[in-house]
Amino acid sequence: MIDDDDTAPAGRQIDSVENAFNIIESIQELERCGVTELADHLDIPKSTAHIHLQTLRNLGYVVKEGEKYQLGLRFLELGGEVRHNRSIFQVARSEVDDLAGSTGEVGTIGYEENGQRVLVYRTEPFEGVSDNAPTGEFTEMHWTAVGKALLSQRTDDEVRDIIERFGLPRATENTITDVDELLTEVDEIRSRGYSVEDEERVKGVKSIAVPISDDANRAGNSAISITGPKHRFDEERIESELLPALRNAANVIELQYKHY
Amino acid sequence: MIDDDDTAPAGRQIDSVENAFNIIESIQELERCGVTELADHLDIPKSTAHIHLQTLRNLGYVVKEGEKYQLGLRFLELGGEVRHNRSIFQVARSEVDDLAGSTGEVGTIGYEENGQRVLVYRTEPFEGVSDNAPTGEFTEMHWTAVGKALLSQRTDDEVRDIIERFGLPRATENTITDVDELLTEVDEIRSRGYSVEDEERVKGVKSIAVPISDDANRAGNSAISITGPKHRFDEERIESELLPALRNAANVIELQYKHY
DNA sequence: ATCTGAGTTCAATACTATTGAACTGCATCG
DNA sequence: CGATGCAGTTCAATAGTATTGAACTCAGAT
Repeated sequence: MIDDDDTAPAGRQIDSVENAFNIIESIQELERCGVTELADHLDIPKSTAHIHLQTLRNLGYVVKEGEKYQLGLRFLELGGEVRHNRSIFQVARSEVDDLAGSTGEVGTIGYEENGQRVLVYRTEPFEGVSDNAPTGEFTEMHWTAVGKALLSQRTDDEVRDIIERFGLPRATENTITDVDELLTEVDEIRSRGYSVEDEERVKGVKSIAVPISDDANRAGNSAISITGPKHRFDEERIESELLPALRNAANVIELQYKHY
Repeated sequence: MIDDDDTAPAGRQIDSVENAFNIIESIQELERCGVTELADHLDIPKSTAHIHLQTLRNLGYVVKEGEKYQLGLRFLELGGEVRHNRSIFQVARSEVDDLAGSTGEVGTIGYEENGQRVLVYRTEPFEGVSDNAPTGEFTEMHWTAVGKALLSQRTDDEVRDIIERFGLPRATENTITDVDELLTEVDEIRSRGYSVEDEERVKGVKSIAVPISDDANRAGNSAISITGPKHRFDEERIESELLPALRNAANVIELQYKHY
């Protein structure tokens, strides 16, 4: 029997808590909003919106700036702590920093959560590269190097499940939108040990990733990557510089898990 | 009439949502936990803990890794978005990056929320400086340069209110723990336009901050700072280099608000 | 002065969050 | 190998409360 606990249980649940999080997400969407605006957005009575806002404000998770409500920075605090407690972040961070420093490209740590890729950490070798993919971002697996590396750690059935849930939306002409094509590629990644994303999500951007394997599964399902402008990522450089550096970093990380 | 809306309203509120956030905070404290562990920690029935965990898991804010529950990275995502939506972050980030680059010290952006100082952004000129104060951290005002700069934007009565709420805990022998002494210092900061923290929270660390003033109050109450080892922060350097650089950055930021 | 729109308060009701107890499954121990 | 204990899960009953529409306040616009 597979102990795959990843499918949500969906049993009985507490509606008011769900409502509260719907409200939180709506405030975030609207950035800043008033009571009526929020109520209209969610199609709920004003009084309901109001009492929820009061509750969240008492708890410090929502703040009122002038006439508008917005989410409080407590979420920033919580997010930082959540990341801090993930062992993969603790272990891999300095390696990825080094990686970025030595290659001069952006280094990232990615993680699988609920069938999507989460960008746990991102480090830039020099300043000025803008908010390309923000830390904490969730996205589909199929169009990022990290995502495909994560899929390669799963069985074909699990990959199919994930595709079923999120589909294969297209972003560029290179995006893989066919299930079988993706499964074939994932299989290749399994045998060669690394994944490449070539303008599959953003034009002009290329990326290479390797999964972090960890027998005890304390790292969860995670991967590290290097990302940069396509023109700097030719085959020659990938083979001779980027891939060895990535593999070395992955090795160091895996060793730390083994000897912990 | 003062439109100071900062005091929490504390009217009627939704208990199950409060319970949910107590559970969230407990999971964070425990890092990872089981149902019984959580129930014991909060002194609630197992069944209550269980249904809340299911709810939060369905919503994607809690994940189950192996046998243990932990907070999901959705909080990381949310935290990043919350910060991204704060105008002070948008406007001040690059200035603080430059500041850190040119002075070679750590630059930060701080914000007042619910009477405490929040570290919204932190940038390091070189690598390797460890997790001194993590992004998103909330702390009392009186023992940080940013906090004191923020207090200087408030009236004495408001400062008293804040002290009343959080007290003046001591961290080092330099920490200001006397109300009147703090009020005097805050007054000095008002007239000279910058604050200094000299080993008042952490031994060996010194810091200077200037408030960001913004007539339309679109920046909220915020401040920027430079922090570093005390031995590099002598009077001479502060006067001739650090303070001018800080003031310049603050000016640029304020101008952007004016001309927006 | 009136009207409009937003925020807030309130009382009634239907609903549901909470709870203890019972059940399951697993691992450990005798 | 059976018994025991422990963690997680399910369930039905009840007390309690989340939700709701309507009423009220207030500020600004007409």
